[in-house]
Amino acid sequence: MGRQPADHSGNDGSVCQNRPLYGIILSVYQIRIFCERIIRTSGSDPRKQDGTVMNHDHVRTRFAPSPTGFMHVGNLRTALYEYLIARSAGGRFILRIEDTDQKRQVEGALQRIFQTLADVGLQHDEGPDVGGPYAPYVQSERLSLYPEYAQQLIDSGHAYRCFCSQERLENLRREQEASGQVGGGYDRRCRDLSPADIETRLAAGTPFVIRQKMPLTGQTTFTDAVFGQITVENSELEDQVLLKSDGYPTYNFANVIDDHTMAITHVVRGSEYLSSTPKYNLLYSAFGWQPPVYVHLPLIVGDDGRKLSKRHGAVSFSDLTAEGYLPEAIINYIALLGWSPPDNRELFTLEALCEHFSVNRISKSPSVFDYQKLAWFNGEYIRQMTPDTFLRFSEPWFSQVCGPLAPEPARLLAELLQPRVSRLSDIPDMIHFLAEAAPIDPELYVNKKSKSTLETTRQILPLALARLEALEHWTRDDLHALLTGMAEAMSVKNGQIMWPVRIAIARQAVTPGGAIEVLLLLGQEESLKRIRAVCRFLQSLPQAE
RNA sequence: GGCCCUAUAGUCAAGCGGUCAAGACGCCGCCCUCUCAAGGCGGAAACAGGAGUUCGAUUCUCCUUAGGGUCACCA
Repeated sequence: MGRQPADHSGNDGSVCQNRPLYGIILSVYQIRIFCERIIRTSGSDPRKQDGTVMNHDHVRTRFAPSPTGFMHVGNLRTALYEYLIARSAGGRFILRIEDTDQKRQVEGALQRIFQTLADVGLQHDEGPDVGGPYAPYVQSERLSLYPEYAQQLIDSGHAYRCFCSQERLENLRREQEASGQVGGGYDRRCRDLSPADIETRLAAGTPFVIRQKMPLTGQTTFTDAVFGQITVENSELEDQVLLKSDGYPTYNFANVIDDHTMAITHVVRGSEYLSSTPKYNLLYSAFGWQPPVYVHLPLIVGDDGRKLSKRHGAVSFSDLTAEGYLPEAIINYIALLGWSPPDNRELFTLEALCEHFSVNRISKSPSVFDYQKLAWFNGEYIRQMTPDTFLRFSEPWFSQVCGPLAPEPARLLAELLQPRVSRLSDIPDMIHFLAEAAPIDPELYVNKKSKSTLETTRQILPLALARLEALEHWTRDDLHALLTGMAEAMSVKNGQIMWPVRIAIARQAVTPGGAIEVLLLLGQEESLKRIRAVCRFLQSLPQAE
């Protein structure tokens, strides 16, 4: 038990000398890798009866995004589950940046990743910004590692140099397509080159990649923590590229090396990796390493059943927050996309998730991202806020319509909005009428439930106007007394008074708050102005019989 | 197309041989009510199809069908 420091690299900084190609990209790293000895239960099923993951003391998961400047909710959910698996087992959550594709670098992407994780509260224990015992945590800074391991594989007969040009590969693919077969894969021409052949090409400086030598027969089986046992024929496996001609590792290779050297115990990722996992396992066994526990997650799809992408709407964390969704709501919602608790609970803080999460309740079937349900969660979180908190969150949204408000009206507005808002971004539309009076629409004064008609309005509104003009204190209580007093005096329902007044000042059927609230928000001057305009308008109308 | 995976209401989902097949979102209705919300109550709505195993299949097995994923010097 416990940690056993072990020098895994054997790297004395001289690796590059015999291989000029790598010399360019290598700086001298003295890497000492401490590897935890991972003790596993003997059974092939990594799940325990109670659904907890094993190795409570040593669980290490990693989130390994590539810096594309875009945090897809699918990735975010993966990060979340990785975090939860680690935390619920008292383990560690690591952030690693996978930037081996030089063509896809995006400026500021790293910051975006840090910020997003911070916003949602997924705090990592090790990573490029916080360091850790397995540094560096950025693949482009670990470049010296990969050729070393690739060479090891060549030496042991599990990999080979492939000198085929990209052109030849393209032609090959085109021919395969022409003959009707899709995805025929590399034809393994360089798999059995003679040593002399290889020497000649190396001497000539022919660029090469290093490919994994897949077994031609037999089958490979692995057990996934959610999908169970999966077996594929080795003949289906392509001799995939491990090291590109520029000396960079492919994702597939770097992943295995990094996960192992960083002592990652649980590899959590989307199910799109399911079919390439056997290749990973073959790599592990080629090195003689213990493969990690695999936890493949069902896909998050759009309402058309395909992988969620931009054409489905807002799919990145920043898109979602820009639309007024709260980080807590997003986390809560995506936690439930593909996982469910044993009871019917739906509202979970991150902390609660840590407590209740278990990998054996992760489902296998893909789930549709439902914006309506997200909005419901968002509304729940909004309603849970204290009035002050909600005021702070909503103020920027309503002041963009109303301008800066005095404390009292701002508090009132927030109070009215809080139970009615599901996304903060809905606020401007809801209160636009406060800033600008819409044209008068006589039809709006007709409402059956309030027993309001054009005729009653024509009678009542001028009366109400007169009284409101005379009102000394424009307060909730006085307005209420005035309006309900009128109804009582006239022996009509409150609605028959309230309706025309509210419509006259709001000019729309639906408003947050009733007549009194809208009167308060608008203030005496503006309210009277709008009512007068309506009275004038009604008088200009031809009298009904 | 090969390989892999998946299949309970529109959506998320519980179920792990015997249930009137939960719950939530959404939808509809009622209550509350000065509109709309919020809140309360109620309603409609599902085991893809076919064989087999079994006294008994939503549940186990097989086939079919339908969806999805994957087949790069991308991650």
